[in-house]
Amino acid sequence: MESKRATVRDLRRRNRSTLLSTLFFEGPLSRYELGQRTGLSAATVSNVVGEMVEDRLVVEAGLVESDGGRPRVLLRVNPDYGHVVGVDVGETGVTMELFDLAMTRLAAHARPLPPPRPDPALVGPLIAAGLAELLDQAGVPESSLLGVGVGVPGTVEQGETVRVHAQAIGWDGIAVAELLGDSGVTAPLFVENGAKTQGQAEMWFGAGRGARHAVIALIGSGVGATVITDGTTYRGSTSSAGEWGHTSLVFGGRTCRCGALGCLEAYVGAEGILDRYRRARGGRAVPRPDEQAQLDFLLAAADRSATAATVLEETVGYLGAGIANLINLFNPERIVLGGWAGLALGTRLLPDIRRATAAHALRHAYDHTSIDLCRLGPDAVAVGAATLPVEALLTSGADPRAKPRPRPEGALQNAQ
Amino acid sequence: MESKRATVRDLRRRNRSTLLSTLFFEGPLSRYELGQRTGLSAATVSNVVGEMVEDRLVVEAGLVESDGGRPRVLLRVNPDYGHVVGVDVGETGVTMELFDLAMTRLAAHARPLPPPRPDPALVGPLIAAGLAELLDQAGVPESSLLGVGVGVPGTVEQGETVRVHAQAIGWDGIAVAELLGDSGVTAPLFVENGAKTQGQAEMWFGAGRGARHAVIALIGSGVGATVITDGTTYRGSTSSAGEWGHTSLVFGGRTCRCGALGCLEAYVGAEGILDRYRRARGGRAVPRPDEQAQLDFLLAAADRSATAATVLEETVGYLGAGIANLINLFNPERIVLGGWAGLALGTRLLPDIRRATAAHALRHAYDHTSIDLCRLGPDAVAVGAATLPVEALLTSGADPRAKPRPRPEGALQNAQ
DNA sequence: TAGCCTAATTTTAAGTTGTGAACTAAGCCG
DNA sequence: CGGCTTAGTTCACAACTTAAAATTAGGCTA
Repeated sequence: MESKRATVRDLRRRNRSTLLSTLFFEGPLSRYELGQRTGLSAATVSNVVGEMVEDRLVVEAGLVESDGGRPRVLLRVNPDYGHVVGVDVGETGVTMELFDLAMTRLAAHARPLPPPRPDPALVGPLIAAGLAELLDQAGVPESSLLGVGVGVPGTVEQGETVRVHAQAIGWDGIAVAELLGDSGVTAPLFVENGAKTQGQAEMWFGAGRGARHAVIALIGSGVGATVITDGTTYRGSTSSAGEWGHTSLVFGGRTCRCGALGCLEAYVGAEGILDRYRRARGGRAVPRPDEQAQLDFLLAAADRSATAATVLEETVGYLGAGIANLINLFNPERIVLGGWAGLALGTRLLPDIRRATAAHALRHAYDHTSIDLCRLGPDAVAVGAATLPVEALLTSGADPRAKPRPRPEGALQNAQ
Repeated sequence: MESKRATVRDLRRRNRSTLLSTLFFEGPLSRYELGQRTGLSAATVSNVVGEMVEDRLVVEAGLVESDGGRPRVLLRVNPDYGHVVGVDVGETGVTMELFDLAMTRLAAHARPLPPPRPDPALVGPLIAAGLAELLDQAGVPESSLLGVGVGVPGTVEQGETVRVHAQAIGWDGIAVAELLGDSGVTAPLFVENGAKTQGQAEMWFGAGRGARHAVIALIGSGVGATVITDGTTYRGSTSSAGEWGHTSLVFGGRTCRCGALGCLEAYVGAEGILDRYRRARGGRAVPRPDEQAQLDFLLAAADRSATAATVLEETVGYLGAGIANLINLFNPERIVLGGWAGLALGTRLLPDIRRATAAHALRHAYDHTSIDLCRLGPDAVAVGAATLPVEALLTSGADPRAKPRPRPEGALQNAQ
């Protein structure tokens, strides 16, 4: 209700954005096809595309011969129009990747952070240095950077100054922009919760493609989710929506690290699963060095050990109920199961998980939802972070670097 | 992403809609103020408003004197431009109300439906007859009807033909439009789930006013919720979103009428509460004739009976966890507690409910959410249903009766 | 009562934008 | 080379929004 006013200028922006997005996701396409897909007239397509070609945002990419007519000229987003960087600030290290506008990875780079926790004061310089190295590696000038996307653990408060709250690692209201303050990085900075960037990556390039309503469930050591409603990431009023891991599933149950009882995370997060397994083993530690290997051990042991099988079976039950809650509340058309632990569980147990979900979800909604595994690897957080500046480019149809956007030439000719 | 194309015509429609909505929700306003609030130029406001005045959609409503200048002419939506009817099809009867465009109730009307279940074949004629009676009562000609909104129990599938699925009352794919097929009702029909219409009423006129992200929790015999994201009702991919009542809260717990175990509804729905109370009393029935009176009995008994107090205390705990789940997942700025049982519980126990919620919700999100009681009475479903045609009017800026919208005069002048 | 003052509307003249129709370009076929 | 087919461009236009100029409509003053 009550959208904002719209001017004739907004029209152009919007149509430009529509064309550019179509080209990005479905390209290469000819002007003719663009007209068909967007519903715009050939004249407008020609006009707007001409403008974008002039701006070098779009380039021609070969011909498609037709049987007896003028061949179509294919168009695509110019991969070299600019570059983007995605940064994954994790609990144990920082991963960075450089892409061109076709999202081809040109360089990558990873650095550990000294345990036990990422110190905000260290992260800034690490990113700045990594950035320089990436650009150098790929031979891309800094002026070509459209923006840097950063995925961080914890809630990101998108305000005048972007702040990060991450109880788990002790970040409380850290202003990310300031971390980079004097490091000479001039490209626009986009900060977002890492689970949400991973979800966005999965939506753009992975198992979520094409869905308008979806939930990307992320199960790692902890549990989170990205909710996509009507094609866009749902953030809620203070951008902390989607905290699926801390919904109560077992009223009065196990204590979660958030302090509450019976959270989903305490049952299906890797930490929770392994803790339950350990107890089931009478307190004996799982003989593997890290969580990931321990979970693999548990999965492998299920074939021969009743204890392990029971723990897994229970886990599937909890997970099914948790997914059913997502289905009942959000009624998505697709659930994507991701995160390293989610992938490990899903690879072996997806049919069981589906069955458990069906037992808890309402029939109608369940029947219209598919449950799939994620398709991107562990660098999805960085890829998703890199999509942030690209998204800004696509939705505005304009270069995100041009902050105080210059009026179109001529508009100010008398204004001195 | 990838909105649709937009033409110059869309611009006008949208600005017309913006102005009309502003006038509806914040009116009366002068043209000058309209310009300020919408951001539109005075010229456009004058132009568009002039058109709407010509269409009799908007009328002048007095002057506001100014200190020494031309007085402002107040404008408002013309209450007599048309009328709307809201129908509440409940499990035990049909309630109907007639409103003018200022949402002033002009007539009301209620009829019971023979138990145990509303027979679809009876509902159609009942509505048709009630409609005639309402119009007669208020002296409104049928031609003045902008539309009839119908709130029904169960999921409403909004497609080519609108179908209702309501397991609880045995409606499975009933085509509502056909019910009225040959009864001579010509006004456009809008059908929506009753919980969602009630939620919309609360958002427009009740405790939800002004919130962009809210959840209206409805607790009656069963439990449901309306989720408002970014100002509009969230429906999900097949319009069955918001089934809060059937989310698992107590893994493996009580059997719910949906067949699953441990649903929230089985614990905090009136039926579930009373069943738990009955068991706590060693199986003795609650000495009152209907659910509503029984719940009142329980609430009153809490002061002197430990059994009752315990049942209530547990209920508050479950409810708090359930609300916390809403907060963690949707991150709304407001939770509105409604439904007859919700109101009964909330009136006495709201502070306890807030406390229980805080114990389960994540701190950051909880701190940014207020939990309030609903403000509309039991006819909110009908009021909300009546807003459906009004909403259609406001968002399109055009008369919802004009289905195959006539091209503006002249556009076809050569087309014979 | 005539004239002046102020602030709200309306009118006017630009300046944008998308569209349909007419027109041009480019390749194929015979 | 001329006809044919399909893709892309150009152009006159209608529908819009806007800034600026002109017009109203009360209230006040002399």
